[in-house]
Amino acid sequence: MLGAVKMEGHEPSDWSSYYAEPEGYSSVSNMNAGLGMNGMNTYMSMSAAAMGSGSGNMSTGSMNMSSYVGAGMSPSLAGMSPGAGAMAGMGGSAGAPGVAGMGPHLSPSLSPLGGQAAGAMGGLAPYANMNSMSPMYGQAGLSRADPKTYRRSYTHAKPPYSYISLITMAIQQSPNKMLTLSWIMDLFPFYRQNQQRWQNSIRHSLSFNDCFLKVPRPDKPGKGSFWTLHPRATCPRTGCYPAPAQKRFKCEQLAFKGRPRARRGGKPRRRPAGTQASSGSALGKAAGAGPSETSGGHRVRPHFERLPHAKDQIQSLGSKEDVAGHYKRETRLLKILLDLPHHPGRPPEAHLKPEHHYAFNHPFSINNLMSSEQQPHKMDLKAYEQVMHYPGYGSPMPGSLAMGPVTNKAGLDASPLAADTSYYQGVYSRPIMNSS
DNA sequence: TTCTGTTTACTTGTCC
DNA sequence: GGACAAGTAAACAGAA
Repeated sequence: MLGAVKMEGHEPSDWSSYYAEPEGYSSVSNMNAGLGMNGMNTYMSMSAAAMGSGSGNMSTGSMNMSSYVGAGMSPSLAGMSPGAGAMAGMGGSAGAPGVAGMGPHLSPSLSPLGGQAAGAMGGLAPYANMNSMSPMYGQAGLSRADPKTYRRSYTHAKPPYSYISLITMAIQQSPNKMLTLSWIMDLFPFYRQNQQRWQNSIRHSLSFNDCFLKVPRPDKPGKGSFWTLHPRATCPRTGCYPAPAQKRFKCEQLAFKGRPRARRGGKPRRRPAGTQASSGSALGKAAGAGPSETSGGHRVRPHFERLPHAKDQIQSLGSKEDVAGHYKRETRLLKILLDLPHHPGRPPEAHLKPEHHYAFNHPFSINNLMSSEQQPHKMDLKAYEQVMHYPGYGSPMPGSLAMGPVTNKAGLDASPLAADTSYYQGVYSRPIMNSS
């Protein structure tokens, strides 16, 4: 569905408009396509500015408003009374004005399913048109415009991000800031190859990294849980994921020392002869995070579900290193590729200035990496309905958090952050994607 | 049986 | 070269 919407909005003839610009980096709307982790916020900010004030920076052409609407922004707005708040909360600055301002521009022609789907997709939907700028899922072909340039489709090239970053981006770009595993996996066309391998890696990353929290789904317990970001796993100043130049996020209080655990699984100690371990990270890795418990390079993380009393020892999460761990080289990459609107050192309004445009349509921008073919069959509308009627969902009440505990990382409910329900009001108030 | 989540083992690349 | 992060493989458990 969305794919169709997207393609409708970008017939081949439309492509020239994107590639007409020398580097495709000149319009303000391009900036919105940036990989900014506050992309939605940025987008909404821009929308508000464009439509509310009629800023000269944002002509209709530069905004490509019809494409945005066609890609599903409209339905996502139409069905998002709670979501508006969520969107406002995503970055803190835009939200409602943008929504209100966009109202008159909404397309009435979308089918109900489209509305549902796009609503469920929420934050991803606005980027769909960007995805369409590269040959879909990587036909691995070259750009129509110039085969010699970087515009070659990189959708099947391995993204220069770590799994943590990719997952983080996917979650952050989602309307409720949480996604099921399968959705995360669907977002990146590259990983449609070698599925077994990288799915395992994704699972490993989700389980292993403290910055990801598992949220049980009430509608289908036992099915794939939602994964969200630890609210503290952000740059405390910018609210961006990943936090620039921060150490790896970990809940230090959760790090038990020396407590034996029952073996649940794990690879046997000996690898069969002749097999070769896979290659390691392609990305630069961090400069020394402090000493940590490691096992084969991995920090040993306690299995809290088996240590219920561990909760008692958790008074607070993340004291001084309560930020996502993303590292020097990767951070440099992200700084280039992301258009972090509120990046430290950049005035908050800087993203409104046209010179900040380097993120547009970069081959490895999240918009090109992420699939917009969100596979409507994945949209479990029943689940959507159920969830929307679930007492915990759709409710702006702080009690919405009670829908289910965050079971991972010793439960976020043990955190003082649990009191900060504003984070969850958005999280729990939006449609849900099915996990399978 | 399949999916999901957790854990361990191991390799590789990067940084200090 | 050591420490560390990331990526991968694989075993295992639980639920549907």
